[in-house]
Amino acid sequence: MSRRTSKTGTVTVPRGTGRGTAGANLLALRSHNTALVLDLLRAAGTEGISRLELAERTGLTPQAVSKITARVREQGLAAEAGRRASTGGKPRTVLRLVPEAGHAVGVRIDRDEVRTVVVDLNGTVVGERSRPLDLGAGAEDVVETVALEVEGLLGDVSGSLGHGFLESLIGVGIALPGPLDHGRGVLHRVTGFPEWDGFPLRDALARRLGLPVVVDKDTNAAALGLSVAGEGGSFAYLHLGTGLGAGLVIGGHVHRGARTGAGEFGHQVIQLDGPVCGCGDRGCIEVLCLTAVERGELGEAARVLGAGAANLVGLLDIELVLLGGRTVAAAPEVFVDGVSAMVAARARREGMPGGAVPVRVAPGGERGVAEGAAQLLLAPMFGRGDG
Amino acid sequence: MSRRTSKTGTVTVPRGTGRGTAGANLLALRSHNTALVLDLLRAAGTEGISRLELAERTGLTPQAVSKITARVREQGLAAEAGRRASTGGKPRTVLRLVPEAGHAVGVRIDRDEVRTVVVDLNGTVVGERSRPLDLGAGAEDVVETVALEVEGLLGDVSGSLGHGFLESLIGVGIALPGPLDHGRGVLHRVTGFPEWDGFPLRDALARRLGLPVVVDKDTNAAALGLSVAGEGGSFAYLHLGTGLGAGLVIGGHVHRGARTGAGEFGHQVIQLDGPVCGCGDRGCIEVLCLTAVERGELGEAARVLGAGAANLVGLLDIELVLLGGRTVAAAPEVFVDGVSAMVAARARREGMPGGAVPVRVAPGGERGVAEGAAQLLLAPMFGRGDG
DNA sequence: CCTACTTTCGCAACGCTGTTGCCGAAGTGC
DNA sequence: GCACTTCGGCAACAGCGTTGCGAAAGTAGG
Repeated sequence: MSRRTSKTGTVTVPRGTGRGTAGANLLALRSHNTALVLDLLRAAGTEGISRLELAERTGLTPQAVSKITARVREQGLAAEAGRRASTGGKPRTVLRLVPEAGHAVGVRIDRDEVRTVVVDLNGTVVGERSRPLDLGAGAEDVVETVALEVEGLLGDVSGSLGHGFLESLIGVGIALPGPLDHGRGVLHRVTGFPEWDGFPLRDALARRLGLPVVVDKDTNAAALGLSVAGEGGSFAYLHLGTGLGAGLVIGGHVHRGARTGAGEFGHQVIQLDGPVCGCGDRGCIEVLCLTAVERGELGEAARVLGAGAANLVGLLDIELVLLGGRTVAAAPEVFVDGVSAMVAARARREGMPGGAVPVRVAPGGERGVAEGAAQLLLAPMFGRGDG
Repeated sequence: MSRRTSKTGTVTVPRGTGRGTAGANLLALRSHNTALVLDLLRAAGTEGISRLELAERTGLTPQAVSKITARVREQGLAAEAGRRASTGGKPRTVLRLVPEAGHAVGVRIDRDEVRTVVVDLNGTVVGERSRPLDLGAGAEDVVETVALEVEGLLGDVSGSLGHGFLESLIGVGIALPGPLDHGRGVLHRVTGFPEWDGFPLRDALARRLGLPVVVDKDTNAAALGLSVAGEGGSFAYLHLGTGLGAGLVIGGHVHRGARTGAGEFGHQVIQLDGPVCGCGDRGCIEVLCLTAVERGELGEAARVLGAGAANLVGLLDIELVLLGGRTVAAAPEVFVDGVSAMVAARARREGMPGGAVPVRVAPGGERGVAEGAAQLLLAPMFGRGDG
């Protein structure tokens, strides 16, 4: 019973040298449509979805969907699961993702802690652990600590799941703060720890673990996790914790920009010649917001955050703003109301049809970043990779 | 000699109902690859490009490129044009776009003027005219005026080109300021002229002219024109004239957002509780920048503009900032230097590898918007449409 | 229970895509 | 003049989604 045969998840798209979008061949076509179907299967969750519904949603013919689902079932990624009620004829057969067919590890590296999760294809957490971490201990020590943590968790989960769990492993996703190169998996720097400058984290961990590794900013991972969890097509995730950053999802894809630098929300200047920020500039949202929090003026902090959010909504015309991070979690209503008010005021002034963009607290909480990191590995399989 | 046979340019992609990305069939595959090849042919301009180069750039096999180019040549869209120097074997045959195979009309409607151009597939302007316009004359009068202007220009060009020019016409692109719905071609409102609220400009003009019509914001049209002209993959076009707006190009595609609202740059707040803007908010870039211009403090205007540009660069991690509009044209060095300084300062503080994002004056000048409007019709043919 | 009807879904043939193997065409270099 | 290199078309091919059709599996009515 071969599950997850070779080509699924690793789209073999021909890549042109340098710039210029890539041409598509039949393999790419198949990968694309298969990923689409898998994505809909995942979104359907335990409820499942029928072939004809898949056909309607994708625009493919029912026959094409049948062929695709047959292949996917043969690979063990999906299975039939009951039937719908009849509407006067043969009832539709419900298909469901087989979550155990694939697993990914997600790691969140923070300044003082590392949290590791294992999720299945549905994104359900099947294993979790965490421990303190000292980023200042040096790159090699941290890599070793993280590797041991991952291996420990894999051992635990393997013990409880057994039966080819290790073979179902797709890889490890790492989320951490600070600027980095997502494409090459290299950290630019970690604030306060110059020894990390330019460290090739992805390759170091991949070599040590013998697994594919993907590295991304924590806000991007969180945004990806929220996107997978079903949070619409275009939204911004604003994270307010020790710092202030954003993850942007545009059209179902995480927008990282050419150098993984997108989402630099905290140092958006909204107060020209304002108070000096840690970055050296003046009037950044981060310094205004965080000093207001320190002074206990949460309403003012929310107002400042809301001004930045309104700027962002106007620039990108996104459909939703999600708030997260420890500071928000401490007083969710204050921030949601404050940001909402600013965004709504802008919408009212501009008279956009459809009204103001909704503002909510991001579900998932602190574990969301690690889960999103795991999704970095699952994303290509469901057509959410990069492009 | 049938040029531009049915399916080219009108990609018949199956569309799923509602959300959910669309599945792709063989027709979509062919359209995609054909568009890719046509885009490269266009980019190659009069210099041309060989089949093997096309294969390298697209990642397709040489044989696939041969088939595609054969089809394209049969349709009259491309032709052979000389050969390269030999490198020890048979020299490569150079292919070139046949610009006369397709034409599009571009119209820029401004508060006091309408400017109309006709461009060929290369984007070369083959006809142009303009006349004063009073937006307050009412929607129907303006539609009639624009229609007459288009028909007049088509008559002129048809006289000079003759030979199936009218058959080569693809459609008419309209660029105008103010919020609108690009997808449905409906204006939301035109500042100062309430009678335009909700006017279905696209359908009205399409019915009147009997040609396909596409409507977009002027800044988006300008950005599209710049993108086609070869200005990189991700950039922002900032237009400073009677107002202040932006057009965003991300990954070679104009980013309009869900409601064509993206690029609302002018009402980005960068001075909390600052001076009141016409929009009702306080401290918008537009009011700060334009009042500085009025006071003759161009350096300050450039600094304000630069602060907003730096915010934008940080949020989206774009690769280039282009400046345009009458105010910029009046003192280009001041604005380029001022904005450059702000963007560079931000880049230095963040220590992004690759250095600061370049800032330049957008080429093309005032005619660029109308040319970009024409590109709205050509874009789908070259794979630059929406998605 | 049987028949008629509706609806789902797979089999088989098909058209079309890009791919592969091969060979002629068109140059260079000795 | 010959060997070699490189380009690019012809033909056969595998694989994609599509179409036509029929079996399977229900409901509705007698």
